[in-house]
Amino acid sequence: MKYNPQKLETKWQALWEEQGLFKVSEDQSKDKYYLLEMFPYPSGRIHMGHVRNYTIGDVVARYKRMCGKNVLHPMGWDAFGMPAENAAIENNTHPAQWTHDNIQAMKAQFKRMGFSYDWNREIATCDPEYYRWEQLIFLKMYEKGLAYRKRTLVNWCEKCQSVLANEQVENGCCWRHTDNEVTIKEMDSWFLKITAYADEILEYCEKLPGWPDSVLTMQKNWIGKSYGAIIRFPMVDLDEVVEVFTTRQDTLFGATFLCFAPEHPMVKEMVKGLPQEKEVLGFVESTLKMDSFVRTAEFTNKEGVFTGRYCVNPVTEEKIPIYVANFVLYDYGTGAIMAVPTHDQRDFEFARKYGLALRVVINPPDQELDEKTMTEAYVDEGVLTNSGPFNGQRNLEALDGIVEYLESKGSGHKTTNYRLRDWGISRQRYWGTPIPIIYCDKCGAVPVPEEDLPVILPLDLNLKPNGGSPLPFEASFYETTCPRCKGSARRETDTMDTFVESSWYFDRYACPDYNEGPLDLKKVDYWMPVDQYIGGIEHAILHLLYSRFYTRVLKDFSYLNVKEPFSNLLTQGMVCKETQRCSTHGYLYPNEVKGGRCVHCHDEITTGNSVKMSKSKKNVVDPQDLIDRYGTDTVRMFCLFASPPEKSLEWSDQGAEGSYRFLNRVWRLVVDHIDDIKGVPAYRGKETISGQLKSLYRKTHQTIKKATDDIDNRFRFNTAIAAVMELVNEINQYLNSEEEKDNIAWSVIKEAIESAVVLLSPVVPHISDELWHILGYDGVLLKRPWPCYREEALEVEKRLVVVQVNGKVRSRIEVPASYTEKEIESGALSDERIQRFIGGKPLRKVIVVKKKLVNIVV
RNA sequence: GCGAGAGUGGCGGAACUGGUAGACGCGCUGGACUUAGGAUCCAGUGGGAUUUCCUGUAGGGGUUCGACUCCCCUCUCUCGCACCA
Repeated sequence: MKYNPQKLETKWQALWEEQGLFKVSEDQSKDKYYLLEMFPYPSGRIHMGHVRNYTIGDVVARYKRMCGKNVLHPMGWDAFGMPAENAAIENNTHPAQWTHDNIQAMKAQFKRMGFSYDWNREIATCDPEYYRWEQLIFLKMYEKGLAYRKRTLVNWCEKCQSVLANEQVENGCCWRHTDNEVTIKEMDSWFLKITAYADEILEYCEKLPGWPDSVLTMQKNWIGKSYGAIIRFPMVDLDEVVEVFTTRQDTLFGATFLCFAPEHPMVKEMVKGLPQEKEVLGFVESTLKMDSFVRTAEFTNKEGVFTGRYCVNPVTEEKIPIYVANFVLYDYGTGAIMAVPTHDQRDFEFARKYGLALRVVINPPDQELDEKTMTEAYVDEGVLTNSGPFNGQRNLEALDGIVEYLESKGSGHKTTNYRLRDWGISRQRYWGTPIPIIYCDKCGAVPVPEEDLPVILPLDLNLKPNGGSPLPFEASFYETTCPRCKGSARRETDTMDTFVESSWYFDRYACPDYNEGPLDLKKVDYWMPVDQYIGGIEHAILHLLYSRFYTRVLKDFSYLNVKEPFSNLLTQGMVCKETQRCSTHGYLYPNEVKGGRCVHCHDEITTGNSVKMSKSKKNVVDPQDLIDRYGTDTVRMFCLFASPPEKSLEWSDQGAEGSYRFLNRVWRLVVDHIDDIKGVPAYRGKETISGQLKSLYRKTHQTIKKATDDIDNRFRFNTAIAAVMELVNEINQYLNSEEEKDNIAWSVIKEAIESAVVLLSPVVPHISDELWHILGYDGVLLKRPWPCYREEALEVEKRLVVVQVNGKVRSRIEVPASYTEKEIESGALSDERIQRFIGGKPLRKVIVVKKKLVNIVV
């Protein structure tokens, strides 16, 4: 009987489906184990990057089920953003049809991979029912002031008809259209007030022991809480007050000018009609074209321009000039800073460049600074000087006193500031939940009444060739009447960021058919929080932070009873591959490249760095080729064996052959010896055994112990698989040995083989179930309990102890396991080789490590 | 630039709290079987000397009886940086 993966995989997939194996069980007598995996991409192309991610989730789900946990293992849906629209345009199919087809294709592919996905619980985020509840939640947030509308400035590419993130702007141009200059556009956008929850989210970072520290650190830094003060600087000749945020109010007496961010709306107002107006506006325009992180980088020249206006330092009552500067960020603090050139390096460079005043207000403990001769800012601690009533105090101790002084004068107050900004959710895309707001000339922004929800996307419409949203051009969609005054009105044509949808899909999975509200509290209470969440490390900040925020909002609305969505988090590393690019056709799929040339135009391609596999960069590998060649079990096993999950992996299919060979070896192990092992019971530790047979018995139980530990505690599938490989090697070695095999021997072999099959079953479910069947058992392994090791099987009689002299390994001695440290020490000292290395020199120290190692220092 | 990770043979990786560096697999070399190819099996495989010695975990320094592991500096790569999702 030969191993025929394709045939047996088809057979078992059908059997599993027939038995309803992956239907969610809500038998509450079992421990729950709610497992999710992030974001399958229904873009018609599942690549190796995804396969690895889903396989990790699937193996954990199968393992937990065998351990008696109640598993819910659905998968989220990625958004149907630009790629969906582009593909719809390319294929000339309607997005809805296209999405439907791709979901079907993806399901088929998941089934082929043997994933225990719960098919009854699919939720596509384009589902009108999902829209209904998401819109309801949005309106509730609007009512409570957690959703609001604000005018913002954004990078806009005419050719894409869309907004660009800072990193998508290269040299002032769009990354897709490198010839197209990005323009700055004013836009009304909707925001969710994540900052209202910043403190809670930050505080709970300490209460998530099941999360990786790296992710929590990134989130804490992202929130970036700092304490400081808002200080009010009245303007000269204008009835305005400039507010600045600072964490260094101790240096206020040295503030000799103010700087505004170029984006700041007050800039335009204050220069109106002044001789400086033209120069200032020109500077603002050219600065905004730069990337914000290039603009604010240390190596970038600090540049600015005088606005012609002055304001008053509230403590010194001096008139100080106002500048616009490139290094000031509009999004942080108030968008304007007070500049203290003597104690901030950026301000120092700026002041020297434009000949502005400096005043030392902090002296180091042992010297007095002179602003005329300083060559750099003094940024360390010291004693205040030139600071009126605060002279002589240590600067850090004066922080609170200065704020109180400002408060008493009405010139400022204490505050905390966050780096975190509110979450802008408006998108000018077709595919996303419509924002349920109607604009009326008389009544303003009016929420869509609850009974009119959901607002759904029109299906019959003309797509835009450039990929922009068609909604603003579809009168049938935007023309409506005002719910209040019944006059004619216009619907919001922006849709929500698809991160909104992915912020609560895991809750909805617990009750996908519930139609009396967003969530069925009873069911959600049972399943939430998610015990084990698995997703790529790229989501460490945005998705995982948004989900935590949304969970808190839902709890405050009493849709939920948990504060945190995910108890345990595994962030797996990216699967990377080099990119290939042609100057005319952009990024290319691997099959669009032949012999280093583009198949469309035969131009030479350029090869980029190895980066994460993604649709947009086209550096993807189709798993189907490997599946056709070796079967899915081999593919599953190979991508788990290649590296530990949290590490990123440079993709290469060299070595897939090895996994296939191993599965063949296991297959032959069972099939070739089935007659001998079928007649005997598996060994249970009763009969006395010795020698090689005993060590095989020990190896079996060591393997169970190691594989269980690797999967359960560490998700180390690669070492778990390696352990089973070692066991298989030892079984084969024993079978090839001269030793005579009686019934007891065969029963020990049987136990070893059966253990290997069961331990492998989460990783390679098809072949394992088939072998289990050949071994004479009915049913599937998923319904059997995970094996336990027997403690007494692990006992050893002899131990190998390493002997070092001065930290270098010089000998190995075998000692009885019962030896004490003293006995091991004298054993080591009497070893012939060790005597030679000691060479009669006096012993300085002897270190004995419990049953493992002796280090002799001479 | 900022934040978070990572760097170990020809390759993927192992070494769990400091204690035999290179488990397991790929590749390679030699052998067995075979008309031949494939498959399979056996042996070897960090580098250098060539007899049990020296050297080696990105580079440099430190702590320690002992460092891939801890500390400091440098380099390289990956992820994220808020409208790709």
